[in-house]
Amino acid sequence: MTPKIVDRDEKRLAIALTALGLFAEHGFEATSISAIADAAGVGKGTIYEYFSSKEELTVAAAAAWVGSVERQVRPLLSTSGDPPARLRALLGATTSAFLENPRVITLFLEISLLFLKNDALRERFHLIREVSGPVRAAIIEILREGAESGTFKPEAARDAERIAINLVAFVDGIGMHHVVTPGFIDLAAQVDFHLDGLLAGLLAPPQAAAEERMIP
Amino acid sequence: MTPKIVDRDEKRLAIALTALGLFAEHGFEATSISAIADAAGVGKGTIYEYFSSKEELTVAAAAAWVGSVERQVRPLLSTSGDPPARLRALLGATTSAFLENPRVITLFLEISLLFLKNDALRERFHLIREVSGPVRAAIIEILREGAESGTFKPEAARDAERIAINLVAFVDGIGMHHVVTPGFIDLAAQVDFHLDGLLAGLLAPPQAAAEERMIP
Amino acid sequence: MTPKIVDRDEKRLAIALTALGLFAEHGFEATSISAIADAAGVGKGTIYEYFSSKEELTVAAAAAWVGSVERQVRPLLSTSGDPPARLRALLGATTSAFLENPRVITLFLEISLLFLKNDALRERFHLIREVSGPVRAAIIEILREGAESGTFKPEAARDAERIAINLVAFVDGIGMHHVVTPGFIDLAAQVDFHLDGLLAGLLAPPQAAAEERMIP
Amino acid sequence: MTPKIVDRDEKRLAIALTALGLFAEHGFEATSISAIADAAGVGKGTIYEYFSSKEELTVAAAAAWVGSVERQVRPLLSTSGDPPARLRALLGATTSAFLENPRVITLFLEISLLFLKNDALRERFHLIREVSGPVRAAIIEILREGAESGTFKPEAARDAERIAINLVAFVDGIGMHHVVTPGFIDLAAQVDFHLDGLLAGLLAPPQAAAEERMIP
DNA sequence: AATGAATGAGTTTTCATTCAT
DNA sequence: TATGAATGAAAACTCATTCAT
Repeated sequence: MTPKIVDRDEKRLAIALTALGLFAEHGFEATSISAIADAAGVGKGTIYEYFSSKEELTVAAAAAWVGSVERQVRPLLSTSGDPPARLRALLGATTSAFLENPRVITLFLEISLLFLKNDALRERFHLIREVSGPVRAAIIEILREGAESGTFKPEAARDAERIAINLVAFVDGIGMHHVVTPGFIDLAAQVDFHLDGLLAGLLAPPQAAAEERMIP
Repeated sequence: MTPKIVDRDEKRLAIALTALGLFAEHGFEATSISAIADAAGVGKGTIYEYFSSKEELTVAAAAAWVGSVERQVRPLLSTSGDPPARLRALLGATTSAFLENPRVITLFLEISLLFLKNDALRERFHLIREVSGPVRAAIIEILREGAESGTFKPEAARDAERIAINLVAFVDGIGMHHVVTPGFIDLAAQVDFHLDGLLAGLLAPPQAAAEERMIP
Repeated sequence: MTPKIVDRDEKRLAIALTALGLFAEHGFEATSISAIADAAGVGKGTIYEYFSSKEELTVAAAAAWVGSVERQVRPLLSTSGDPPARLRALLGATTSAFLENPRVITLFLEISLLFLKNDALRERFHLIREVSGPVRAAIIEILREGAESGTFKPEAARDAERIAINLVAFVDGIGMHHVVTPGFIDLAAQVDFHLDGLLAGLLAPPQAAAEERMIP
Repeated sequence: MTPKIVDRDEKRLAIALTALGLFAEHGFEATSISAIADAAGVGKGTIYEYFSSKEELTVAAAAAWVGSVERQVRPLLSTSGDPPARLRALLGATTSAFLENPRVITLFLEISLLFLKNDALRERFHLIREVSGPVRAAIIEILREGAESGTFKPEAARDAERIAINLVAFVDGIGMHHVVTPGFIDLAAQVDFHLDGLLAGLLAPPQAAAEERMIP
């Protein structure tokens, strides 16, 4: 009367994660359902019990990826310290993620391409925006707090969104170049250098001004 | 006396370029040898007279792409005007290339992924470096000339290479995000904004004026 | 004391009838056990509690069909009126069955083919004979009564069986053509026309009248 | 410069005919492309060089069947003798075709079902009409000539079309019943019996009338 | 040198059937 | 008894590659 009890959601996620790993390693088109089934330790038909098509599975894998990125990023968002340090910590974490696992970039590219080439997918899912979203939000928050506390110029708050978009784009771009031209780019150094320039432009001029306001 | 050889190379290139177009439009895996042969107006078997495999053809197509990018970029390198204007012109051209033909990014991603996933290819070919090389070189040249002429701070020359690497990375990154999240990013505005910040840090302070003010 | 058995048979029949409906709608090969289970409101595994295989279920469905046809035909067999009118009523009913629900023919063809192609099935089941049997029997009865009452020639009784076989064959044939060439055949008119010819040959010459005229 | 020379049309037809045989034997759905390829002595892929899909192949096979039926029927259309004899010859030939190769009916049913269930096919092809067409046309011609020569009543010409439609339907119907209920129906006898009745109704009354007209 | 006919390995997907619960 | 999760065989179809001409 009670059939085999299985946590379908859990299994679905497990298969999606298995698929995600293979996708990252070999690419979407190069990863067959057979290979996924083997890697997941289930029969080919079982995949179709949980996903109606390879595309469906792909979407689920991408979603799982977004989720895992979010989970990784979340602790970084509430770093303590002064705003510049928090900014460095945030980007430093992203950078070391790239350094430790270059597949992240491959996967990002794969998924981007997949969504680029498939209009239907793109509408279902604003993937890239979702992945970058939390990081961008954290950057914006840091900028605003920095401006409020007087560490950053007021422009840091005003332009927070544009700065954040560009910063995330830069990190992805340099990460991509790093992965694609192995050995050519000193990723950490380049990111640091970029941040130096950015912070130089953002930091409020020597406290003189602040003190002056305080003195009278 | 060896007209056949010229013929062969020409035809090889023609086929590679045809393939490149189809790759850009449909992606690598989605482009069949049949389709390439049809588009190139030759027989399927003929492809194999010129390329030993699809991979060989793919490499040739990628090489052709690098060549065509170089050819497109070259006229931009010798822009005239003051250094900041030349920098804006150079990046502006790249930006509008992205805006006018988003497939450039797709192709870039496709080829990057291809090389990322295939170690043998990566060693044969330092693709990204080659593609970005000319732009990077031009940026470096502008920075050095700007420093020399006093428009830019001396650091512009000293850090020219790092600045160039980061700038190219940023442009590719923001271009990628732009293509992948259609409608979300105002590409030209973001690039402009980035340049504003960069130039603010690079421009030499109006020393004359400052000194003058100090003297009295 | 054996209520379970009644229950089982009832459920078996219910599943078979559900299957029959799907078979009629989509064909045998296009109807999956899953679909049948869903439509019947039972689990997939339950089907196999009642039928050892899809073939077994198919046979049961065909049997159910025979039964339902018999049930539909039975009231028509005892029509009242003079024999020609009863004949017209009987065929008219069959004809309108075709007209109202062309799937009847599809189902008939499907089942016929199934049995044609499967020798084992054919031996187990003399399907067509069973389905057509009641109609044929009714026709024979009408013919015999008509001959007895003098409405029909004596040959009507003598040839009753052959006439009935041919008549049923004709109706099925014209029905099949009607369904298969939509819009080409005016089914009712053609059946009427056929009956006109048949009755013309069967009706006894107005002997009474003739004799009466002769007597005086 | 000249590739392998093959008569594509010939090979296409050969494959279609091979397929037709398998379809007749096992049914459409039960016949796989693999089986067809094996039976045709070619590789699986080769089938797709000649037909873009199984459906395409099916249509071609059906067309081939129509063609072969027409070729078989054509010599029968110009039989000599008096109209009743010609009618008997025509139906006799069809009947023996059923008797000699019951698969004809199976094939007819298969193809009918296929077209019945597939709206797209039905529109592409008025199959049944085309198959029956020549026979129907021949019947009509015989009826008209018979009426003209005075062998048949004038009604034979007037109702020629309706008679032909019904006659073909009857033959298909009795053939179907014959095949589906093996051993139950004496096909030839039933067809003869039907023709007896039909001719009894069609034949012009004793030449008296015709002679009378001639005498004056 | 050029071609396209031929092919089979491999892809995604379906589904009757089994079986642990 | 009832269930649905699991499965692998088999289906239609694709395509890089080979090879006879």
